Amino acid sequence: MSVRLPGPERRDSILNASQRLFAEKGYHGVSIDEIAREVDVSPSILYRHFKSKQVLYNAVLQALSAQRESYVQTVINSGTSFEDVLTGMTQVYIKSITDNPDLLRIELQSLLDKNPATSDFFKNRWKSFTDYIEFSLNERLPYDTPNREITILTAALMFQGMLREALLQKYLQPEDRLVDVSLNELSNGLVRLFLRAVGIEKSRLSRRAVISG
Amino acid sequence: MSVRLPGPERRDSILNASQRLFAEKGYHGVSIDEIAREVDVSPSILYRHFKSKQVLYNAVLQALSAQRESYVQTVINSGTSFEDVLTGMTQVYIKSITDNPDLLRIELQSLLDKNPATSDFFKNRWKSFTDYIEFSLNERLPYDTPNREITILTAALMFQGMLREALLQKYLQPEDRLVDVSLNELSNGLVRLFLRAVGIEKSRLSRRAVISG
DNA sequence: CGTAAGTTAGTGAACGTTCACTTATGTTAG
DNA sequence: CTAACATAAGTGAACGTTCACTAACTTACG
Repeated sequence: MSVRLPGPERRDSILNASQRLFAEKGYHGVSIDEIAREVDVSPSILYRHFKSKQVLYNAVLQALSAQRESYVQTVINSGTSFEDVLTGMTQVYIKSITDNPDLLRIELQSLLDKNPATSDFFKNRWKSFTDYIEFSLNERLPYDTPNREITILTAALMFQGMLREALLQKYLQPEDRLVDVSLNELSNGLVRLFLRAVGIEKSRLSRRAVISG
Repeated sequence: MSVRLPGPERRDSILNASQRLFAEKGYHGVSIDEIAREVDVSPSILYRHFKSKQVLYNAVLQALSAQRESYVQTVINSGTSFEDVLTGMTQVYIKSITDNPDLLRIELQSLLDKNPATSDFFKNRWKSFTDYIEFSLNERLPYDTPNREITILTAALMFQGMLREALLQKYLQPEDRLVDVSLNELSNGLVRLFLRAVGIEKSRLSRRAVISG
């Protein structure tokens, strides 16, 4: 018999193992038996805590969402310049993926999933980012900017895309050409390019972007 | 009994159905029986043409790779300006996804797949893009550009990321905020932003970017 | 002792795959 | 022209395994 744990702890241990396995192989690629083996418990225990495989999967997503906390909101509320907030948000996102690369894989999987509950998970992860960028650019871009509205929309998209791409390369294709570039360099480079794209010069006075750890 | 087809035609009909289903639900999400039902043939027929499910899946990827042709190379060889080639490549990529959105889903799935043969499929789809961008920027950026090497690397990444993101939003999250923006606008907007990011002004003389169809 | 955590031993269905067999078609000899 | 044959296309049932899931029983602990 396996070590006997109080309910909530067992539940957490199941969630942890499930997260790892689902991230690695996707929903259909993982069986209940495999998770149970990983947790070192019999399969029926999983049904004591989650009434079906789908419910377990949803619980994994929900746990990830909750864990995300209000980091982004905190950065925004810190009230510094657009450049600094952008850098801060980028670092928050990078850090969350660095701490838990499973997030990146599950984010992609939820993007491919038709299940609305699942793809909502993906949308919410990015909404505050793009909302902030659109809002800020709307305030900062001169009104006579050509293609103003679409530039704003596109810029938010660009930021989201380039940031995710950088992390994909680093964490999902690690043998690639970016091996020698640190995430710090990458992050700073991306923000620098992005600011130039939208016509904002990064002030030399703002603190350098450095990720702790 | 179903309509009797010559070998190669049956093989193609299997590949077509498989591509659609694999794109929609992923490798583990589709069963041999389901494909057979779609093709209107008994499951064992699939094993006459492909010796296993995995071999069938690989054949789907290979067919997609071949179909891609040398569009990109053609655009590059047309020998116009960097801006025009970039616009051309963007349109080629957008068109390939527009013609066959399955490509986008399978590209993402192959990114998540640990199988090396599969993830190579993904890499090759983008290599000529990023190679061209890195090569061109290396020729065009002044040697005293600050952070020169990393800017070049990051820029190529940025282009790839923002382009894929645009298509993800359009095809995988169609109810989103980009519904009112045409792919043409999106594409032009992205290229415009990208050129500004790397410090290249799009010449007003170059032909407008328009996707036919 | 009661309850909650865990096990054992299953269920039927679906999985990928194979097998022995049947049917259609194209070629060729009488 | 057709009967005979070879070959290729297709069938359907069954294989062993794994799937998600359940019921009945046992054990540990406050």
